[in-house]
Amino acid sequence: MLQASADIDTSETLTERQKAVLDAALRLLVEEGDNLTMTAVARRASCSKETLYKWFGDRDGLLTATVQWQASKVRVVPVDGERLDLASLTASLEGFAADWLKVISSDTSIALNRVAVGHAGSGKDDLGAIVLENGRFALARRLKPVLLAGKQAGLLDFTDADTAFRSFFGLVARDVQIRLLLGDRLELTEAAIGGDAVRATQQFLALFGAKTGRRATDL
Amino acid sequence: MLQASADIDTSETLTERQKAVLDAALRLLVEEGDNLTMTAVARRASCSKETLYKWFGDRDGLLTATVQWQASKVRVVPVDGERLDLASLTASLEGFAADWLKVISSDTSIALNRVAVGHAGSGKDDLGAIVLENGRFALARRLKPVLLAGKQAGLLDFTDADTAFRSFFGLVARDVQIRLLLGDRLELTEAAIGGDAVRATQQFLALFGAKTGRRATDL
DNA sequence: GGCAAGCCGTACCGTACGTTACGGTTCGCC
DNA sequence: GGCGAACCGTAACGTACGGTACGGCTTGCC
Repeated sequence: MLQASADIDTSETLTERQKAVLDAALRLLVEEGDNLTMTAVARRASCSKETLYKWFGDRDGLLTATVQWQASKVRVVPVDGERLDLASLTASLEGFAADWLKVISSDTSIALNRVAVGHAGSGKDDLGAIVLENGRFALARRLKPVLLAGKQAGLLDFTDADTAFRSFFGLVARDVQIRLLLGDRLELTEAAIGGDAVRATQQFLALFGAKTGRRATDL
Repeated sequence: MLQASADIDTSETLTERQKAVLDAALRLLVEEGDNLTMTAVARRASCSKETLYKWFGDRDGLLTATVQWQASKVRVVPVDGERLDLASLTASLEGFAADWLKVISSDTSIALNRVAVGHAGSGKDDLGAIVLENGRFALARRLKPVLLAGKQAGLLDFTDADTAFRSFFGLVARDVQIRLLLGDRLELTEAAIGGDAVRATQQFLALFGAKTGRRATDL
């Protein structure tokens, strides 16, 4: 399984200057992909290579710090346990779907996932685990309480929350992420994302909504 | 959009020896990831580096040739336009789902997608386009006739075949591919794949089946 | 002012690897 | 047998880049 320590919060121990350096590395990563050099980072951040090595150890350390820094920036607000009716549940699901689509189609997410996927091949570090922990698994942790509350309120019907979540995930993301990672041009306008979010939510409710009586077997 | 020339068949112009070399490169790619060296390929294939460069130009040429070679190996049989009832449609969909899960969870697919994703970052070659063309888009080309036939036979109800396909794709793949690419251990036994295939098919039929009368809006 | 710490800029080193060059061997053909 | 083409094995070259060292500058402290 994944390292439990992958999502420890390191953003507190960073000085402002260090954050600025990591931001520079992040921008460079988005522009150049994984073939960014230490020299390039130093030049972009207007710092010396010696400082980079003193702060982050080596290249992999810089990369992991960059990934964790970005992860710490998207730390999310826990969803409030509001009173749940079908409308608010639908709105909540649509919000999650739109947020997720916005994330996975963003330049930084694509760049970060690219380097993490590349590094997962030669398992030196656990960039993949970090990305996964702060991406897909963080989404699950945020969404599951909503699903459980929906079930509690009699709005949803499923036996395994994880299975339900993964179906929702599939209906939302479909082939978007893999196509973007593989370099397919895929314009996701704000409107298209909104449309996809309501479509995915409607489909999910059709499959797991309790009201309709009939539903697909959820295993 | 994607290069139309990405799926030209090069498997005919290759000698047996060349195919053997590419097989060696493929095995090495699965084992070592993207950091395979020309020397390693030459040693594994028992050929000289001079030959590698004469045949494939440079390292990128060897990589693209390897990817295309693997792609040409999984060229599929077109689905036969059999008489369609619900049982045969269900079986066909389950077959597609199981096949796809088997493919994306295979070691070679993971390795190939990893290098393609990595190369998509620094857009020197179009490995990503090749993988996409022979993976996700090939699947769509094979599946769409089945969906259309299902609609024709009054078994399915949708307005846009592409949208229906992408929902099917999402229900089948869910988070499997991205998790595997990011290095998450995810045991997919034969039985689990079979179970997922029927689950995804049932969910798809629940959403797009025509018999039930009620269905989710498909856009 | 003197000084130490932290950092910038840059020059430098070592190495891995892509690419090329070359001698030796096999094989088909005359 | 003689010959050329294709190819193997390996040595050699060039370079890019990770990592280190060092001189100069600023800043805070005595």
